[in-house]
Amino acid sequence: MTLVAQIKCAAADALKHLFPEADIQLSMITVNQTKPEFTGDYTIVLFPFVKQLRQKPDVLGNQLGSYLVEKNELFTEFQIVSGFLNLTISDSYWTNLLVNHFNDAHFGEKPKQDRRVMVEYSSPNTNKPLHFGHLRNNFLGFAMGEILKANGNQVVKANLINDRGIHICKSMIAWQRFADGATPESTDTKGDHLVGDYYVKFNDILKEQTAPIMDRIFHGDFDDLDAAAADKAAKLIAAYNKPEVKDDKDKADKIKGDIKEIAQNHTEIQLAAKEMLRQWEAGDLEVRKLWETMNGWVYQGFSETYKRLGVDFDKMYYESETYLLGKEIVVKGLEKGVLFKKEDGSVWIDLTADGLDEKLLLRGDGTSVYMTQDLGTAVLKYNDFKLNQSIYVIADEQNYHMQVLKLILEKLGEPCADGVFHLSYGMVELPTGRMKSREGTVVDADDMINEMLRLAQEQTEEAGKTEGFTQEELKKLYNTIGLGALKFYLLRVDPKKKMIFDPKESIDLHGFTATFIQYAHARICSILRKEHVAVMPDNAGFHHFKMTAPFEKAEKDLIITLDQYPMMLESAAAEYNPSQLCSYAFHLAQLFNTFYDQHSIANAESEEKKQLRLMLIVMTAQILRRSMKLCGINLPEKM
RNA sequence: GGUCCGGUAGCUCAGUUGGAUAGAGCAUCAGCCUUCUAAGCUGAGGGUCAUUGGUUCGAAUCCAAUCCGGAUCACCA
Repeated sequence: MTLVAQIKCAAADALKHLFPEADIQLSMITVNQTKPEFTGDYTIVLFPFVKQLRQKPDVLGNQLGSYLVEKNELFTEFQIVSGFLNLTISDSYWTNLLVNHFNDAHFGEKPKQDRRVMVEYSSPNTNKPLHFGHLRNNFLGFAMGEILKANGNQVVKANLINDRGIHICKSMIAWQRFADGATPESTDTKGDHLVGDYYVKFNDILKEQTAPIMDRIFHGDFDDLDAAAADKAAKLIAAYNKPEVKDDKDKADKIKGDIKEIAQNHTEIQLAAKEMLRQWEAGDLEVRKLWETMNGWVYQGFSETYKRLGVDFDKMYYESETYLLGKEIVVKGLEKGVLFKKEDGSVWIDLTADGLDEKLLLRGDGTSVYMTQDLGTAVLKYNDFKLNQSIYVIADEQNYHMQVLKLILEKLGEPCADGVFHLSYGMVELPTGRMKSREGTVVDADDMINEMLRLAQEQTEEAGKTEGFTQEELKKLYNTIGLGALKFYLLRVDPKKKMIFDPKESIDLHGFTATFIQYAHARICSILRKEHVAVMPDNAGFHHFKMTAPFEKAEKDLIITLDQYPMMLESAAAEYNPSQLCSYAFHLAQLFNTFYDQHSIANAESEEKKQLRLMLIVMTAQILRRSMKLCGINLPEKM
């Protein structure tokens, strides 16, 4: 039981004893850490009881405080300040915590339970390299997996690779036409980047081919279009030429966009990509072979990047293998009457009663849409691992899609429905707006990693901290610092919030950063080295510890925060929010730095203080290390 | 237009069930290295918590309305 929970229980018992007729619920008791300007460790708010107990806050506080200090050895002192009961926790609680847990490698973690959770994250398309936005997804997914593990869950980290579809055909078409047989080897280019280059090339050509068609459409020439499109285009042009639309820039842009889409769909190269997709689905050998080759290049590139990022997966799903799933589920849904068929043969679900729209599940020609295959993979995942929960780490632009997915699964009575959970995160944007891979305005993931390593090296050299390291060690150190900074930067904010990243301003290595935490850890390790104490020492020399001198303020602040770690770890899992661990670790490092500045460990006033402080810093280092590790961030012993 | 999310210091963000004078970091200014790593520490300035009303002992937090920003509402994925 956490200390806060113990205080609540003690207070509830006390109130029950002091006011037998009263009905005090545990949930009415608010316990906070005491503000620094007051004496005490934790504070009970008295106001909620005033009315029911018909006591003035101060009188009530006196009764409650006296009772607690007298009857419960957890408390040694109390003070009342305007409606708040400030309690001082006995030193023995703190010293017990230290002696029992200062070298506990899994402090705050829960034993493994029979609860299976899948975290699906990363889930890239195979037509282009990973960008900055994917990094947020990868770090978030990895961290959540680790945090859930530390809370006792059995976690399967999964990656659903979107390896088929029109996007990869675009890269393939452009490669066929313009690459002249180029391979990653022949061009010395990372495979995912090579394929991505041809995706960009495709879009360049598409743009070139779209312009004249659009031009002709605006001149009333619809010869490029098929009959249906020509009809639609004519209507759009008519609407566009209305005076009230011409004056409204938003409306005009919208129509222009629709016309552009029509034009794009009738370019030669777009039609070629569509034809290639048809050939792929028909199993055309040559197309399949090229597809396999180019995907192979991309996987090679991805696996390098994943390795550098330090993320991993227990299970890979490939869309080419799962995109046909889901049809059976739809057929069953039709039989059950949950779904309905329209005249053209397309299958829909009516969600209007739930405040949503009708949603298409099978096209008129019987082919699947995105939702169909997601239904299928949801069931597949559930059957593969008997999941209690299935987490999808997906950007918030898909909130609606995920809401609909869960709802449809529920309506179909699929047992996996309950466990579906969308871990929705905000997109990473540039100061100029969203990143668009088609327009090449993305911040590339590999470039970003390189930039961070460069920054780590530059700042380490500037600070003159390279002495005593081999080249090999330095390389590792820059990696630890650079990647740590990158991960922390992306994990330190609430996942739900979108974030703006300005590439011109490089990521800082000071202040609220991983570097700050790494530095505190390195300082601790340095002290331990000089004192010949292991980073994780055994109990010998500490288990007879007896404290006679009172805590210094900085010591107390540190130990109170160490004691809160289990609560933080649980909360990070419950809220699906690794940023809580980042804030916590930073705060802990801050408290350590203050403590370090004020008190000497090696030359402590007494042997007793030295022992106390060694336990304090060992435990601090351990929790810093562990909490950051769960976020995928390593802490060096020297920097 | 419907639905959902967001608006806190110049900037980036904390602030979980309502609790004390709203906190960090960056940036600015002023101090601190002969002593365990100054990538650090101490201090100062900086706020109409978008606006208005409501609920109550008490509201950044809950409710309502309004304003602003974003996402989404495809026989795309």
